[in-house]
Amino acid sequence: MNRSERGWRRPQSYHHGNLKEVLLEAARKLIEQYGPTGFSLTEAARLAGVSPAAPYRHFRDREALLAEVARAGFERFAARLDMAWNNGVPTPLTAFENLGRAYLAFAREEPASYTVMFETGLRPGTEGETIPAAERAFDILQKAAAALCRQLPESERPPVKLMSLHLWAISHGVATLFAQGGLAAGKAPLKSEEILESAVLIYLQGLGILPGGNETPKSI
Amino acid sequence: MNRSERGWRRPQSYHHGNLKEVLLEAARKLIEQYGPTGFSLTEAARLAGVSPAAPYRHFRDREALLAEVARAGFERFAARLDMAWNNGVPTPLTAFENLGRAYLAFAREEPASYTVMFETGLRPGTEGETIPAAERAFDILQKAAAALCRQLPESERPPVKLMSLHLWAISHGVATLFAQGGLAAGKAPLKSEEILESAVLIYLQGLGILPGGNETPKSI
DNA sequence: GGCTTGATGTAAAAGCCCTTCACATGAATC
DNA sequence: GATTCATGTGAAGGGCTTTTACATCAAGCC
Repeated sequence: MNRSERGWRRPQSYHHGNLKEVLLEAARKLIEQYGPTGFSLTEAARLAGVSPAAPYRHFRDREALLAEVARAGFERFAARLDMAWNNGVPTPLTAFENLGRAYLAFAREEPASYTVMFETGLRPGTEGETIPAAERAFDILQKAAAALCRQLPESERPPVKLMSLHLWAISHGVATLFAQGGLAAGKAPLKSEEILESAVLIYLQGLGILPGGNETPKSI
Repeated sequence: MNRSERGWRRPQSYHHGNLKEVLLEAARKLIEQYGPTGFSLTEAARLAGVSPAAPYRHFRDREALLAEVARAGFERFAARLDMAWNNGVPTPLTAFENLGRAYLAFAREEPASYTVMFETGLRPGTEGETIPAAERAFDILQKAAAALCRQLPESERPPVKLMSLHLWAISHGVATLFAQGGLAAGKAPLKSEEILESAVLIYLQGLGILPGGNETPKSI
């Protein structure tokens, strides 16, 4: 039974007790507000109420903290995609739509995480690293693509891996350009969800997974 | 007739004469090497052989220099896309393929420019600004989309604007994920050009602009 | 030519940030 | 109760950004 489990407020304790998590949260908040360039270790420490040197007990340097923001972000990202996909229930197609919406929702609700996760320029020298949660996230996409493919006769199925890359690229493109405060966020006449959904619709028609490959979709 | 027009090497002149351009070039080089975060005004000045204060005669601050890198980048980007599209000659389809390749080529050859142009987090507070060259670049895409649409009977044509957004998102997604040193640059089994081309192929089949909407493309 | 003027570069300094090092604190263990 | 180890502090070095007063030079004007 530790102290915070009852209402007991620790008065100015020397040791913070939860600094690592608090720093990560502060980092996300600061990045969201000032951009990844504006984020400063010192200010994160200030928000957490500790000295500028304290973060170095938990992260090798500023970049390591950013990398951890990315890693934790991928963790939540994968969990969220998994939840949305829900093993293809009730149908692969509706589950897949949920997946797309979950992707955009994450990018919009955690712009700081998404930015640090995918903007390569921010964490140079991270090229070789492989983040397990990121692999898991992609695997979910791949499982979804495979499930959709199974609706086609075996001879007509596209390579699942390539199909996943396509869908990932579309989702990522829409997320960065239209869902976050991107270049064209205001310029587009539609919500990013509608853009993604219509693009995927057309793409799946092109594969023959959805009917109507030769007509304009009426609903756009 | 100024001095540099003959082979005359200005020895240690007090005034640089071409500082603005040299600083922009240095910035691109540094960003390419160390990422946008690693770029420092002071070091760009060092590369140009001037004092750390000199850049402030040409740019309001560090961010303004980055904004100019982006603006000039869009300028070259638009020029390059325009050249590749070549007014739809010889055929809209082949011209469109050239357009896609030009898009990826730019992202790969000028990664620093592309990053600063599209990574929103790097220049916060730039949301409202409208960059003419960026509009021109998008217009080219839109013209290309319109030309492709014209191959369809009028009643089956999709909304051109939406179609352009789709194509932009796909291109941008592929460029950032697979063409630059992105997350999955090594993971993908194919070159980014092949990924983009196959995705667009399927997408156009979905619209009925290309035949084969209900079969697996054999060539992938 | 000599003077003025404006553009462009310098030097110095203030302020912030990152990072390290020696030291302080306190919770847990023996 | 003493020790130990993780965690936080304070101070300091070095780099970056930005400002300010001053230096240099090209161009125009008499």
